[in-house]
Amino acid sequence: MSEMEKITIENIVASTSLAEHLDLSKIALALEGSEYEPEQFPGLIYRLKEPKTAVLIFRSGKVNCTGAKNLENVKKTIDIIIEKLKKASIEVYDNPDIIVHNIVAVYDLESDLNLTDIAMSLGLENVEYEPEQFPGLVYRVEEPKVVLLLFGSGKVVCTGAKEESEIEQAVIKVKKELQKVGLI
Amino acid sequence: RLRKWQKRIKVSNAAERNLSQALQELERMASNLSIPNDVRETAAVIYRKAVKQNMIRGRSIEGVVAGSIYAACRITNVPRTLDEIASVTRVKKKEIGRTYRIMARYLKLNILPSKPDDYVNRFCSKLRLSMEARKRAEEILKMAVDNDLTSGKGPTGVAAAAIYIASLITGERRTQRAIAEVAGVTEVTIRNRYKELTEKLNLTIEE
DNA sequence: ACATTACTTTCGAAAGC
DNA sequence: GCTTTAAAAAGTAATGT
Repeated sequence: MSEMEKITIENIVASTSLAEHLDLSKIALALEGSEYEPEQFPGLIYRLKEPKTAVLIFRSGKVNCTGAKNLENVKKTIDIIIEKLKKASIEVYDNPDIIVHNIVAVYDLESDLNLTDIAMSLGLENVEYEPEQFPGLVYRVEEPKVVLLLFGSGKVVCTGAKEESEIEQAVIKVKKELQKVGLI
Repeated sequence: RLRKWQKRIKVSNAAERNLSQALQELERMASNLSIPNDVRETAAVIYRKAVKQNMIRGRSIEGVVAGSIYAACRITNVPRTLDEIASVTRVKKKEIGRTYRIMARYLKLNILPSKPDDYVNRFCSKLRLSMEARKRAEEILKMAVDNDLTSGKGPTGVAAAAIYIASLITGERRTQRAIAEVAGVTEVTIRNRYKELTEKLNLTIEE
């Protein structure tokens, strides 16, 4: 848990199921400010101000939640949606299981990085560094299976994790690999 | 049995047709970019590898050809910018970059990241700058790399700023606008890189 | 010359084209 | 593959004053 405190979770993507079927046109009227344009996208979009999240509701009853920075806010967001739908006389499940699919976090190695040297040390096969296209070096870690974006400032973005522990594992892993080749 | 033969012949014909079409496209693009023959051959080899690995599925022949040329230029250390490649195709720069990255990984091309000085000769030629200026620009870039001033920065922007400084030093001054045009970056970027290079490397424009 | 907004990259789920 | 959502990193681009 030593590095955990230095990891900042920026976004969580999760999903759940609220019913077998949902009438999105009816929900569009019940949720003020929601966007529903089936021609453009099959899901209904609804944004909450507190917590600041965005929800996608589908006619299959499946619901996605994005933007939350912790699990409590994911739960809070889903509960708020459930309450609003109930008030609009729309039947939905009460305590649906919530599945986390992706967690985006930032970590700071607190050391400037020479991305060209890192690309060669980690192996051009495992890494992608195209400064003409993007300033970050893309490192696909196989275990845990996440993707890290390394920047010249030493900041690291981790995405693809389903659990917070995976972020910590990945961060410790790169840190050790970089220390081993003396690039940190 | 006869059907099977017909099918094989058809597939073979289709494959041959696509290959010759692709190689014609490759020649057309390469000509418009004044790319030398050895680089065109490298690009053709890369394209054939992509075909063998079934990489054209879900992608356009034009996009893969563009990616092959971009990769070949990188391999021979005379990179063209994605904007330059995109200027001779209908394929968008974003798609060419995406295709190139997928090819680099899947075909294990192991291409090193492009460096600012890979662009110096080409940019300086277009600007009709002297050998002295090119030499100066390369010296500045070596200092920049040695001092870790290039991580994450666009190679063309750093090269453009170094060339701008070199042109001032040798008294062959080129405007930021002219350099920005050949390098495919904005004047703002040249100014930002110029500031960083002159400040952190303590460069003076006298001499 | 500045500032602000916007776009580049990574990830995942959803339903449908 | 694409469409839509959110979010960070840092660089570059496009607009705006």
